[in-house]
Amino acid sequence: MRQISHKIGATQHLPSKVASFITREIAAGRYQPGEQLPTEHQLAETLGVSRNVIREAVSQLRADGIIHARQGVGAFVMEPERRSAIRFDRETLKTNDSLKRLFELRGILETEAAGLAAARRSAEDLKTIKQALDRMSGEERWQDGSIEADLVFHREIARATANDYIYTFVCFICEEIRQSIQIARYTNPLPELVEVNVAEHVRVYEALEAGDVEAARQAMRAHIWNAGARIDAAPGDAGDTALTKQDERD
Amino acid sequence: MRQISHKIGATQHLPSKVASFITREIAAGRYQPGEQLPTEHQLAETLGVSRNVIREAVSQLRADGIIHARQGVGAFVMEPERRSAIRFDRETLKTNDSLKRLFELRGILETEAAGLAAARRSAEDLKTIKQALDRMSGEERWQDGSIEADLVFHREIARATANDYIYTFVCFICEEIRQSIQIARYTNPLPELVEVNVAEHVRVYEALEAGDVEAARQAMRAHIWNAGARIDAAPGDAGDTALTKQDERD
DNA sequence: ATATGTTTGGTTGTCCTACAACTATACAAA
DNA sequence: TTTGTATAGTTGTAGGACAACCAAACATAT
Repeated sequence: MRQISHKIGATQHLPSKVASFITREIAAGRYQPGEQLPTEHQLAETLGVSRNVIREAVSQLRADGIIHARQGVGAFVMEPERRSAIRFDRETLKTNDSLKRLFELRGILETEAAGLAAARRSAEDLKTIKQALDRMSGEERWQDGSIEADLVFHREIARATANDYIYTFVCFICEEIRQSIQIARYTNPLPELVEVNVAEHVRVYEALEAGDVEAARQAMRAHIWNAGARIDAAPGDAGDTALTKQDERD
Repeated sequence: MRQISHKIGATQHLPSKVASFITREIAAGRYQPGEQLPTEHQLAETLGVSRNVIREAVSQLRADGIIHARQGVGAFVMEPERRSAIRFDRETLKTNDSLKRLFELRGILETEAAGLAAARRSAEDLKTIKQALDRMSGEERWQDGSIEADLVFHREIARATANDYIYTFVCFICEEIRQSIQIARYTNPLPELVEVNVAEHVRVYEALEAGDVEAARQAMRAHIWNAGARIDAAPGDAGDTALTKQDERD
């Protein structure tokens, strides 16, 4: 066994728990933008941890642009629009509704990424993508290896755009997808939910191989749209199916 | 005066400098994925800071998914594809070439965001966007208020998509743009480089008002493409004009 | 010989105290 | 009114101490 599969709700690392707590307090409006946070001593006493733990948490919040600490004065909440990092709260944002919005973003990004990749992909890019495709078809469709190959497939297409920003964003979204898959398998081990559709991937690959920009875009859009549509089948925690009416022209 | 304009190259906060240092060491391949970092004691001694500083830095790197610390064992470098946060190194990634790639991503995202916004925008959304537009036209075109209104305009369109993920991503990119504008004005105070084109914004707004999805997409794409094209006029630091040949069909 | 329990050294996690650097405010003096 | 100064409070950094934990070597029993 390569890995011990870190327990899903591990109870460790105080600083990250504190950081998550303060972040949620801010998100809930408990502290408004511009407002001053309690001092580190007060936070330490209130939460029953040492000041070191508070400092590690505060350090992270500052790095993310969530708060702004001024020596000799205090720490202040920043406007949420001015964050300098993107990070999603894993345990909070994994309802079905939220996942569908994530897939909408994913569709936008990867559709255009596929188009760019069709125009710019090198021979090596194509080979790497093909390898991932082969690994996907080789294994059982809901096996770990197949899911991993699926993610590699999407990432390598993003890499073929020769745009590191696009690659970074797609990698990040893939990582979120991986997390939500892990949660989905944990709560509901039905394999259909994470089944990999090989045929759709083949269609994307053939378009990339042919250098057909428009075909690559359409194949990728259809693929991600289908994957997103399957989310409804899964029993998420929130029952808010309201208003997910999309407009799918183009 | 509302703000003291934080000095651009401030020499403060050791933990963030340490975090940036280690991040760059990893990015440079000095430490490979899976490899173990030096112990916190060694890092503290090597860099000449206390272990507390190291711990704050390590805490941030772990939160970003750059390293993975195991109690009793050590800290290990993770694969760059598995990062759990997006953060760009401000001082490293601000060449003209890099900015053009950022604008390519921005164009993809905001083009589709404008399309979604045209279909979904509420009356209030439209009003907020119009306010930003008015502030833009009211002031001098390279004034601070005009630039700020420009960013608000783009952010509010993203908000009108009713997709918080899209909104978060667009906010993040806007923040990067703001930083690069600040740098650009610092090194080269020519106002033309950050000039705001009101006419293009008006065209986007009118499409949103009319609910014309296709017109909104085209107007936004043209706008961002023009803004990106202006980057070449600015004297970036790196002289790598090599190979910026993009394929701009559509 | 294999399996199991134990020791040992090393690493991260947390706590504590102390002091330096810095700031806003109040107060005193010109 | 302005300017300088003292003061209390806050964040930044340092260093030591111990707890929690782990891997590997070692010892013991079956």
